[in-house]
Amino acid sequence: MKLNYKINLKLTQESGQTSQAPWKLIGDEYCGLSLINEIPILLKVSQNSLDYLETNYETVNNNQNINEKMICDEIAKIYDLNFDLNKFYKFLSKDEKLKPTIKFCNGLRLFLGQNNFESIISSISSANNSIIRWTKSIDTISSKWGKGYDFPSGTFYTFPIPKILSNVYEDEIAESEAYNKEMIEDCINNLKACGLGYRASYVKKSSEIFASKLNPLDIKYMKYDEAFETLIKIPGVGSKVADCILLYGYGFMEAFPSDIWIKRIISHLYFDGEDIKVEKVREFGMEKFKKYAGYTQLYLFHYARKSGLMSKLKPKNK
DNA sequence: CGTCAGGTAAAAA
DNA sequence: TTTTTACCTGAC
Repeated sequence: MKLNYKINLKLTQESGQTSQAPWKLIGDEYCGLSLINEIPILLKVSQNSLDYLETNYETVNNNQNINEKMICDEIAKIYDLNFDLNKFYKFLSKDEKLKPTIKFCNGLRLFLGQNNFESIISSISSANNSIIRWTKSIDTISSKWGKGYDFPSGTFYTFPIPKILSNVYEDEIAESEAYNKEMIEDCINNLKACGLGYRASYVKKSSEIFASKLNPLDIKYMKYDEAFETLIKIPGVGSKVADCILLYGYGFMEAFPSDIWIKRIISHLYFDGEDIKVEKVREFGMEKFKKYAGYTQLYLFHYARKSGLMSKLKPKNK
């Protein structure tokens, strides 16, 4: 099937958005598991031209209760295909500081998480961490405690639901005590063994909250402010992680995730290099870019990476 | 071997 | 209230 939308798939996949790990690349197709009406589907996407996507899919045991429209709708949702890029580029063009981002990020779109709980845990895991490490942790969690489905292209796993994850031991000590194991090295069925480091306790505690008193779906129906205030009460979630969850996990376009890099970029572009607080950067971005705040953050970050601005702004030998 | 990675929470000022 | 500091871990 062909989807006629402007997008750069590779750029979008590899842009390191924190709501989910990039899909598995098999040949020239990015493959990701999705549940459509509870039916497990392996979505396969590739592209030869920036003007359209080529999509295909696989089912378990040749399930027939799925049609092409459902697949296209799902792909459109995940890659935010109905967002009007040309209109956004007009917006960027009006600001001389933002204009250069277009040619570096042409076709870059949001890669929206399909599973809210996964987006939350992914973003928590990404804090003060490298992309390669948090994505590996998330993949490990899925393969250990998620549900596996066998497709012709291989086995893919869902991300475990809060109740399951909340019952996983935090580290090898908790696990060894529970099972009275002699060899502590044998304890690999715990969160810390997934390479989460000190974030393991955040994942454990937040899973317990989402397993008991807060449904991840509730966040979706809140206004931005309420959703933000709710999220920052979760262990391991500060303002940056909360905004990543809201933007990349739920599609709150007005969020402006502000981290050290966005701070450096905004400071360089709009405040003459002055050392401004991250909180102020966040307010500035939301106020100035409004409904385009999220996309602008995404574009600024990639522009900085690709244009060499990032290495220029990086403080040397401290 | 130190340093660093798209921060957060807890301690200290 | 605002500013430091410790923190898992594996790649470089």
